[in-house]
Amino acid sequence: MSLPHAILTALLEKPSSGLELTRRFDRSIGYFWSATHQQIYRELRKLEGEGLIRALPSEQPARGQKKAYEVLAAGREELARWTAASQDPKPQRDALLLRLRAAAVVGTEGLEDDLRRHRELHARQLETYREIERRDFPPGRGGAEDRLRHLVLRAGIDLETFWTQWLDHALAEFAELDVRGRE
Amino acid sequence: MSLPHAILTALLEKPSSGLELTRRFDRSIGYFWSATHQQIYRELRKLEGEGLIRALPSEQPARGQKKAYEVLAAGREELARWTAASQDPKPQRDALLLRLRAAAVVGTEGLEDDLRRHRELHARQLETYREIERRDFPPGRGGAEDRLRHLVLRAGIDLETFWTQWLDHALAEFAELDVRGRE
DNA sequence: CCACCCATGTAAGTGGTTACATGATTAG
DNA sequence: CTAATCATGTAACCACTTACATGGGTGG
Repeated sequence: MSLPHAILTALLEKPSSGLELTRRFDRSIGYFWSATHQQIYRELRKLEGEGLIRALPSEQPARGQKKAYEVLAAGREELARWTAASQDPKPQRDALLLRLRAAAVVGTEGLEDDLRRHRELHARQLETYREIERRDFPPGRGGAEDRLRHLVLRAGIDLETFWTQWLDHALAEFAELDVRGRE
Repeated sequence: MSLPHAILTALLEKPSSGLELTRRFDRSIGYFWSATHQQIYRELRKLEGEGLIRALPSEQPARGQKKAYEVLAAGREELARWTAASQDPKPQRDALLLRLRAAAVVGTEGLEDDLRRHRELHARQLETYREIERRDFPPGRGGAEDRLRHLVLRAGIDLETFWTQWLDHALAEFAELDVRGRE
């Protein structure tokens, strides 16, 4: 039950239409809560029905016409309530770790290439995050909002750093297993 | 599409009944691919229907009677195929990071307690992983299977280490924001 | 006027969660 | 005999994914 709250956050940062939201999810919020345009449109209608957001009155609401939304007071309250509410962490699900465990039983044949590919994907994401950090969070520190957003970005940077390092470690292990295997 | 493969892996490690699998998911495989007993029973029947596993012939198949399964050759092949197949990483979804970003807009009121709670949960999980490491992977290194399984465990240890450290960092930041706020 | 992109939407299917049901076995 | 627990199962629901549809505007 987090997508509506992701959308409320994005709309509070800046009122937007569905497609604008979709793009911002691709670049920013989506780094830790991804969503497709189908999900976003559905949820926007639901939030409007619940009275948490409203369409900006400006224009004609025809199909194919841009429709921007803003958050109402009830929406801001709901977001504050959700943010403060105690929530248990979701159980983990990571397919790559599962595949490695499977490989311990059925063999590592073919896995190494994909590990290498994942390493590159994580390295690229890490570089993206670092660019955002250079651009948006220069050394002289800003206000409370900036510091919180920087904290979130640091989590992304540290997570991608972890994955690239761990995958390097895994690939080194694979190389050694190969050598032993050929002996 | 990973739950069937998680089950195949677990059954190859040791043929088991549904409930035994459920318990093992709670302790081990579930650390990176969680599943409830309902999911597991449903999937076991599906895998049996597809001819990837079979019920061990021993006993009467009545309701309330234990029924153990083992993996057939076709199941092992399917697992090997899946393990080697290239797969894209799933888009991230982390509610805690989302809440922090929301807090940058609606305020941090009430969040700190839950951050502290999460920190303790991650610290506890880290301790659990470390105990497993001491018990199952003593310094003198074992064969290829053990090294792969150890690699997976290391990912768990490093991830929980990251989270505890990041949450410490976040809590320190909160403490500082509080001081500034009161000035 | 045609191809392409913008913007919003529908529909079907999958995987996971939550709540509940039921028979068998065991401890007190 | 009863309550608790073991073991398996059903059903409803919800979030997300994937594939497709449709109207409006714009450039060649």
